[in-house]
Amino acid sequence: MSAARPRPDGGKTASVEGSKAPDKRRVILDAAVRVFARQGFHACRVSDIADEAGVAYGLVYHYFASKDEVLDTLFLERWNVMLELIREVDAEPLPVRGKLGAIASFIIDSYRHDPDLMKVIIVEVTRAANSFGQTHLAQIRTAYELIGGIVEQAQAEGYFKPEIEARFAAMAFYGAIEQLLTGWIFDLRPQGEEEFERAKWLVIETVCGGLETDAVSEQTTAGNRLPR
Amino acid sequence: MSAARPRPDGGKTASVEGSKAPDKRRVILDAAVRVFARQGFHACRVSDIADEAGVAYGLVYHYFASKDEVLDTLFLERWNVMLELIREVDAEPLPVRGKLGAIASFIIDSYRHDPDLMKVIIVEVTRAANSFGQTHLAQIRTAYELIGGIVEQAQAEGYFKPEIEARFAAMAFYGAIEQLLTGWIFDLRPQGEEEFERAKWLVIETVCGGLETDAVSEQTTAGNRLPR
DNA sequence: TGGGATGTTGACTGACCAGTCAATCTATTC
DNA sequence: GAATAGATTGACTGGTCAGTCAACATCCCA
Repeated sequence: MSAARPRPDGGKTASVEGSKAPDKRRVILDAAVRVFARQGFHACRVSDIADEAGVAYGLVYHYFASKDEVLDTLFLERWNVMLELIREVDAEPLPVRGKLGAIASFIIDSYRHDPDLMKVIIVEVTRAANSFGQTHLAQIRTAYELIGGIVEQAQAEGYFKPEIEARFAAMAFYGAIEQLLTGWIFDLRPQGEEEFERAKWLVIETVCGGLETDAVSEQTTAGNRLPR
Repeated sequence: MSAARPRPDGGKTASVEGSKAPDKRRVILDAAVRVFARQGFHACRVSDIADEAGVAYGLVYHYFASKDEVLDTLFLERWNVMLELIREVDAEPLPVRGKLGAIASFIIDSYRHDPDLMKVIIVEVTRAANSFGQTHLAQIRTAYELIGGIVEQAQAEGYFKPEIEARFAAMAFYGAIEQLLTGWIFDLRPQGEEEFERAKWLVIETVCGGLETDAVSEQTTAGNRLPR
């Protein structure tokens, strides 16, 4: 039994050690999420973060080397929890749909629990890997590889078609989810508890089962093998 | 017969009017693409654009009201060509796979012809709709709606499953493609002529046919209808 | 040929803001 | 209760850069 699968809220509201230490570092990090989500990383000033955290300007630099490092920390914290979850799910004896479903659920629940954080990660980091170090790329690549591994195994077991490259499938899967969150972030899609649950099912059904009805699928697949 | 479907290169290297006018506006725009792709929108200075274009600093402000407007223009130019293509493709009497395939091909060919421009659009605009006006959101929404319409029609004709919401399917489709380009942009996936062609087929096969083998698909679909 | 319109130049300015630092406060230890 | 280490403060600095503007160039039409 999976004793403690990483939770989508990552234990952010720490309650373990009794609210003894105010832990300013955490306060700053949480404030930064709100500020970045509201104003965007480039548009906000470090003083905005300090104000939002109710802390002196200089303290931000006591805990972090730079404005960038604050964003880096936010991203890495979350991404590592996700990587951990993917590894655990992968190790469990589940059917592919179960594994991919668990990953999709985790990401969607992460959004549900902290939309601001996910907004920041997607809008400011995931795409803008431009300005930031290659560290992020490595993390992102790892996720693709783990998911790719799951797909590969499903292919080996005969559940998934062998002709769709596993790495590519992983990308399509993750891309669909990220686009879904982007839709929520920019209010292009309705949100709400039911929507979130429905979305989990939709993602899996779309990626695994495809959009075509089974009747059509049989016809098409026949004359539609790899070109060349 | 579709006399002149919009081309992925959008006629950038204008040759119609004989190379009479140097058209500094165009020169600036093209230079901006290179600079934005290389350094990122926020990290580059307006003087970098002017230098790259071989033009005086002030001239940028003769043609554009602000640095933002340069990026806006780049995005809108390209996005409108895409919208135009989608509309034309939609009007043609093609099977769904043909329509979606044409759209995927267009986007992938756009990347092939001008990777820098697509990089800028995806990295600086598509996600960062944050900082920019709602104009972009409207454009993006339009694309979703057009693609959604194509899916809807396919559902009405019995080619696509009715239980996967058309708007959602459009999102998953576009998300998969955008993620693919992102993979190329950040060197997470191999590039090259064959890769581009293969990718077109892979996208369509994944989204339409799904990852599952037909045998599995039949089983799963039975006990996997909409929840509730 | 002359004069208005439009294109082109680049030095300059005013605002902005990341990051520094010396001073002050608090907790802990012996 | 003195000494040491770490936490916290916020005024200040140095550099950067978007956008302005006045001057100069070129084109076009009457």
